[in-house]
Amino acid sequence: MSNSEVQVGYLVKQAQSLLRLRMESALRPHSLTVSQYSCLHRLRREPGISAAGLARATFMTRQSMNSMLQQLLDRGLVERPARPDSGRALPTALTAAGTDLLSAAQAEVDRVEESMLSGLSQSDLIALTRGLNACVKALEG
Amino acid sequence: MSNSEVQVGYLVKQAQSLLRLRMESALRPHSLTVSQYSCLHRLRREPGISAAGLARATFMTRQSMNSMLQQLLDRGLVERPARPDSGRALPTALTAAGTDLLSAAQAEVDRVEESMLSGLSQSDLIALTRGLNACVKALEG
DNA sequence: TTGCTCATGTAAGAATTCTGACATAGAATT
DNA sequence: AATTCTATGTCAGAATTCTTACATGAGCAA
Repeated sequence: MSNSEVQVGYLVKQAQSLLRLRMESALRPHSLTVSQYSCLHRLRREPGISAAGLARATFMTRQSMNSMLQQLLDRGLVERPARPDSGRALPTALTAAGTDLLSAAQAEVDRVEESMLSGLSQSDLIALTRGLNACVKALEG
Repeated sequence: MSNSEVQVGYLVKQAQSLLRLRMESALRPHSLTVSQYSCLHRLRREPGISAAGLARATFMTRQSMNSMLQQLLDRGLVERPARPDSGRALPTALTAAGTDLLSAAQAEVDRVEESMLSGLSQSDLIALTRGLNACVKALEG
């Protein structure tokens, strides 16, 4: 209760920064950055997504995403066709190695998120989720 | 209500990203980045703070903060003594120009935060703040 | 005093991400 | 059919931030 004047925007930034720090620690043994993990995570959820779509889902530019995808390609964690079957979008997907690495990494990341929420009751968690969703919706509009 | 499986960590990141985007738009006319704004904001709250302390408060490294402070010094928005009076820390403070610019910028940033919270009731806001504080506390521990 | 630890400032370089720009493919419009 | 619009991929370069490393000043303990 150091100071109740703290603004919500600052709290969001603080929580996100700390969460990122903990995730980095958890992911370092797997040689993954948070951005790379987010990318792999999204790829499992939405196989065949384009780099531009991936960028939107992970809050980066498509230029940054493409340079990151190149690294993941080099490591054999993801795969893309050489040429698009239609349009310009190159559908990207996880390889078997990527799927395995993601599973191992997610186990640890999930523990980080669990610990973050450890002080919250069921109803607290619902209220937090509702509040954040309302913020997102308002900022999008 | 697209998907209730979304994790809280992702929501935090999404909210923070969108908030940053809106803040960037609001600050661009003032030629300030979000990081610079955060720095000025903290300086008003804690005049005489060191660059390292400023870095901690704004979630950056002290190296990044020092290079940012150099820009703000060049623009005459902040001031630091040439030599420390004691120890190594150089106490930093806002100039009159920095105070004025901050006031003008904050008016617009406050509107962004207001709009973010526009869909929340009083009790929703309290619950959101409580939830975020609990997350921060758990991640710090 | 001496040595140890910690915090701060700083320098050099790498890595990441972004901005601006351009080409291309499909969709939409006229 | 021709044009315009939108989305995607890509290139080049800049800007930001981080990593690693080192020097210095203060506090503390032996």
